[in-house]
Amino acid sequence: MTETQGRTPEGRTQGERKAETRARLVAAAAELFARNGYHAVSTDAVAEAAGRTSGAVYAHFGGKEGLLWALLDEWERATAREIRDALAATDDPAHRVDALWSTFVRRPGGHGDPGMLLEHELWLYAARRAEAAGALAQRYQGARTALADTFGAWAAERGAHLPHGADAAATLVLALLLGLEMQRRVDPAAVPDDLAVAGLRRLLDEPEPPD
Amino acid sequence: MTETQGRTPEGRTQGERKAETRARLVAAAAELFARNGYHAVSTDAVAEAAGRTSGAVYAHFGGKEGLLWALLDEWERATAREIRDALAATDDPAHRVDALWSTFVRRPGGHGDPGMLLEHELWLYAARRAEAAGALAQRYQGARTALADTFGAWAAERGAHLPHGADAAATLVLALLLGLEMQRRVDPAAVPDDLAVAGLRRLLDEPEPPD
DNA sequence: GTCTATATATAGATAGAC
DNA sequence: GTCTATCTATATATAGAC
Repeated sequence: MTETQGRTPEGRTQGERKAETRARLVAAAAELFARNGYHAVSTDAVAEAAGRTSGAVYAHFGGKEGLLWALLDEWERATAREIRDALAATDDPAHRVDALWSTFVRRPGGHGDPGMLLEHELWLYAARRAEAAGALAQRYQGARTALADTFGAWAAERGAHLPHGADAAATLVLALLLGLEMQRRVDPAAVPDDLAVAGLRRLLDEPEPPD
Repeated sequence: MTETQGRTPEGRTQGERKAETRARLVAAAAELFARNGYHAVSTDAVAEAAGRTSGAVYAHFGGKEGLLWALLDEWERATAREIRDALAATDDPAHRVDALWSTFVRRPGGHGDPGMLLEHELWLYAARRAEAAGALAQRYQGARTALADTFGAWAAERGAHLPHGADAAATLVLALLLGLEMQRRVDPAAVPDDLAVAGLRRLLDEPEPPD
């Protein structure tokens, strides 16, 4: 239990090294799975990208599939907060719907926005395995709750209320965001920003700006 | 050029057998790719399901990837007409939006509705290969055009016009349909039918029924 | 936990007979 | 066009040393 026990040659504890290995494997898998697809990426490729060997994947996650589950967990926690934070940063009522759209479209991820591809990768995986569907359902629920909180506040600020409640509005808005992104990805011209924003405003009862 | 030339032992022409082989391979691939995923399905598995051997896949499509392209072509033609026909069959203005939703949700396909999974499979494929994006873009465009025709007619019938034009409405409606289906697949309770219909009506300026 | 080495399975693809 | 047989590459996974 003392600090001198269990140290690696580099002077770090085994616990630190373990945590780092896990984090590196998850990060490598997220990028590779998103970019090339789950099935197209080998365990060796993930391990190599993380500076480890495939044995580490089995030690930490029990196999390739365990890695995908870990990814799902990771993103589940992160996404709801990410959306809420992005929306909380925009107070101007006339442009907050624009902010919602641009935040969603210009997502982080670095290499050509693999985030949305991973999202669909996970969805396909969950749609085919009943055990995974629940985990993804929680993930979507988290996103909807974060959106609903925000939309409820927007409506209250106007002294109004959403037609079918904030949760319902969140479901519809999330759906519109997902579906517009799908079309935009293969045909950007088909989904101009102003059309997307107009659609979102319509679902949210947000007034058109004076322009 | 005579009928006696090129006959198989079963008494059919080689052309007939060729066409049948192609059709069987495409049908088998559609089902297997949708159910298990493109990468998880082997060329041998497709050929076997079609009552042929893997050599036939290479003779007809040049390989596994060619099969996926053929699928894409096939569905591109079929889907636009399918949607248009389903909508044309419903004349009652009060329930046509319900018909739109239920047609979309209760799709054909047989084995647990693999159609939507194939849709996402193709999307992921196209999102990663620029050469395929154009083909998928055409597919979506066809669906949008079919929807826009219908929505334009609905609006004209009311003596009104869609807020941003029929094409824009079709884009938004298609997006909402896709996004609602995504959420519904992993969590059916999160997307009740009446919420979906209410959202669609909102995008289409269709009045709520008297109830 | 991590590594090397390896077992085992199966993938996509091709050659050549029919 | 279709078949059998086969080549080659690579996958997932494990055993055992460190």
